Amino acid sequence: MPAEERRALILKAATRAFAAGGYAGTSTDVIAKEAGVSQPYVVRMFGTKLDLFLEVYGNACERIVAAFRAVLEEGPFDPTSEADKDRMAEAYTGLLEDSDFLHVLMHGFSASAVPEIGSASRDGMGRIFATLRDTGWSREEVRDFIAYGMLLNVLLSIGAFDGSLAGPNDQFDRRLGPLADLVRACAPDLPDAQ
Amino acid sequence: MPAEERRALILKAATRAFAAGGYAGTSTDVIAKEAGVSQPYVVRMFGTKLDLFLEVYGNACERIVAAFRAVLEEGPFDPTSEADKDRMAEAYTGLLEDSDFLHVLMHGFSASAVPEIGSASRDGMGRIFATLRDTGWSREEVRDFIAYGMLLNVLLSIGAFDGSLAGPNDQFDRRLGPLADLVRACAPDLPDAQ
DNA sequence: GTCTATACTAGGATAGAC
DNA sequence: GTCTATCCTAGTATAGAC
Repeated sequence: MPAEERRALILKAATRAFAAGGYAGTSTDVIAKEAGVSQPYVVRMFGTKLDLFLEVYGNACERIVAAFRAVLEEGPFDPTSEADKDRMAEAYTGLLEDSDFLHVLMHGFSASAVPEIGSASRDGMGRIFATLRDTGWSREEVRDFIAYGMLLNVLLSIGAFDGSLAGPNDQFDRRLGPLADLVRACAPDLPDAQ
Repeated sequence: MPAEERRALILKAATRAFAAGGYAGTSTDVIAKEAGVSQPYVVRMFGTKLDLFLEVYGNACERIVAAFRAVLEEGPFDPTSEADKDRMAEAYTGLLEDSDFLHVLMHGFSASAVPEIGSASRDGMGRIFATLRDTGWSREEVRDFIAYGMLLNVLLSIGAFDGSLAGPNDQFDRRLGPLADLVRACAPDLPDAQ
């Protein structure tokens, strides 16, 4: 297999693995197993685990920014329009479908004590903010949009959506307790528990 | 030293250490060094690293919930009053001063792939939500309050406030780039950069 | 109640074969 | 381009002394 293709394969595996376990909690070995290659090969190809994480993290930020930018580029965007705001919100909701990137984003945030990851986190968050500013929204509007996004990210991280967005689930309230109410406030379309 | 006092000492050290490094990223050894005891003693006293983390995490949630509850208990709370909302917001801002608990909260969220930590996270978030519901706010109002809190937590995690809330800093914009604008949107009292 | 010594495993990284 | 073998460090946990 050509190196470039293999590289993409490993990056995808690493994204999945880091999304689940975070930076410190994921070994290069599970990444290798996920990709179906040997552990030394992963290290060989990316230098160090940190280098690999930074690349995965950069991709995740890029992907998130791209989702927002796509909305801006698909036509005129009116900052005072509720419909356009909904379009932007849907771009975000779309990311929840393939949620590895959002998980990685959150893991980057919490691994910010590692200096290189901290820099990348601040840079990534700054780029997301700057991109949303291009909507024409005030910085307070952007702040509120991001705030709501961060709540969704956190709920995603703790598994509050697991199995609950897929369809009706009569265990929903029992399983999540008081959290079920918060999840419903965030996802009004959620079918009611039995 | 009596065991109970020593226990509290180690818990405090563990809180500081986990706040910085997270669950997977913090060794029982650095906790021991922080507390000034031997590593085996830490393990001996708490069973496993996971047990210790869960105790630290439980305390953090407890502390956060207590801060909100204190506002409710210090007098009548009017859910329609902006002043009372500010009091609740200030309870949160107070937590930012001694931010270890919030850091630990975030680390618990992102370590939720560990089943016991996931359960504790959902439980903690549920309790925070339930406590804020006791204000009389609608679940949407509570959701928005929490959303804004989560944004602040994330900014705290990535170090966006480091050195910037302490006073004027002419490096502020250069250091944080586009993020500086987001931080200002969140902390309007922040002195302007030179 | 607290330590030292230590067992044991996991994990990142390197060397070198094919 | 990819593997096996291996080194070395770090880290959790246990045993047992004081």
